[in-house]
Amino acid sequence: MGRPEIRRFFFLAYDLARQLRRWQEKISRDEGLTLPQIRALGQLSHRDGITQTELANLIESDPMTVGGVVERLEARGLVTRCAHPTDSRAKMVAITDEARVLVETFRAKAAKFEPAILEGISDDELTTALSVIERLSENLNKNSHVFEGTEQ
Amino acid sequence: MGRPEIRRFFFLAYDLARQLRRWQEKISRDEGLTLPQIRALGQLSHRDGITQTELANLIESDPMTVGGVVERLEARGLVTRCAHPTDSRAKMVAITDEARVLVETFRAKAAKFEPAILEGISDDELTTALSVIERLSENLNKNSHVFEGTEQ
DNA sequence: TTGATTTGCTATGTGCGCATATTATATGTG
DNA sequence: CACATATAATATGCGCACATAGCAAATCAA
Repeated sequence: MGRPEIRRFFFLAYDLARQLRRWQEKISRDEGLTLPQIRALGQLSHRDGITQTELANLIESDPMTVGGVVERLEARGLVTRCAHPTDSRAKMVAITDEARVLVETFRAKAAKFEPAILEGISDDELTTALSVIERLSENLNKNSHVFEGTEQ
Repeated sequence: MGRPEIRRFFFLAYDLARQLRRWQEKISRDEGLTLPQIRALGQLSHRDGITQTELANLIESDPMTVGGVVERLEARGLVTRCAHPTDSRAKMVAITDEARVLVETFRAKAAKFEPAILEGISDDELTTALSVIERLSENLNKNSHVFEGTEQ
């Protein structure tokens, strides 16, 4: 039967993610960046030179989608791609200085609105919510292979 | 400055939503339904005949996107569209009996995997997380008009 | 009633998410 | 070495998210 409000929880979690995206895209529109682009640049900003597949894992995406994101970022000069030293299939992606500035600008703008978004939420509640989200994520990841083939 | 882990919280919330979508799409693939379609049908299943704009609000989407979703659902005979009694611009959308069965099938399958996904999470933690998500959503919604025009 | 504004839906275009399939390279095994 | 399998990236295709723009009907105001 499950817990009573769990369906509602899943529904609202998905809604929240969409609102978060809208918010973050709004404040990064001046820089012409989408959320996946910001997420990619954010990861690259403290990891120097990783493959597209590694990047895909970091932002919970997949190699194909990341391929497109990186391609657009490269076209704008926000990342560079060069050959992997030992694996000639792979490409190393690195963030440019120009993009580092954009990432910092984004983070500063986002931080400005955080108090309004977090209004009425205590540190303890936020910590609990974060922990729950982490464990749900882990459980989903751990069981992802099980969810297939429910048809008999 | 903001709270320490808040950026991480936003990041993980978005990741969780993507994993939730993957999970739900996996278990509804046998029925050939996407998550937006399931979400739309789920709302329609306990609301008899609403306009597309109302539906868009219910699933935290927008009229354009919902237009496409409803169009595909109509083509498969899962919803019907008819004229609004008093407003000749609007169209009333209603779920068909065939689709009700799919919604129930989906809910049953989803419920089957919930224990594995909720493993290690207490009722209290889940309640707190749900409440935090609701308030974040409200705050984002309330302030959405403020986030524009950060460029001076 | 006339005119202005709002509202319900649709058209078009870009980017993302992800499924399937393909190519090229890497790696493990006999 | 030859072979099978695994892996990095890409091509193609469909659906969704959402921005801008447009039309037609409803609503409000003068």
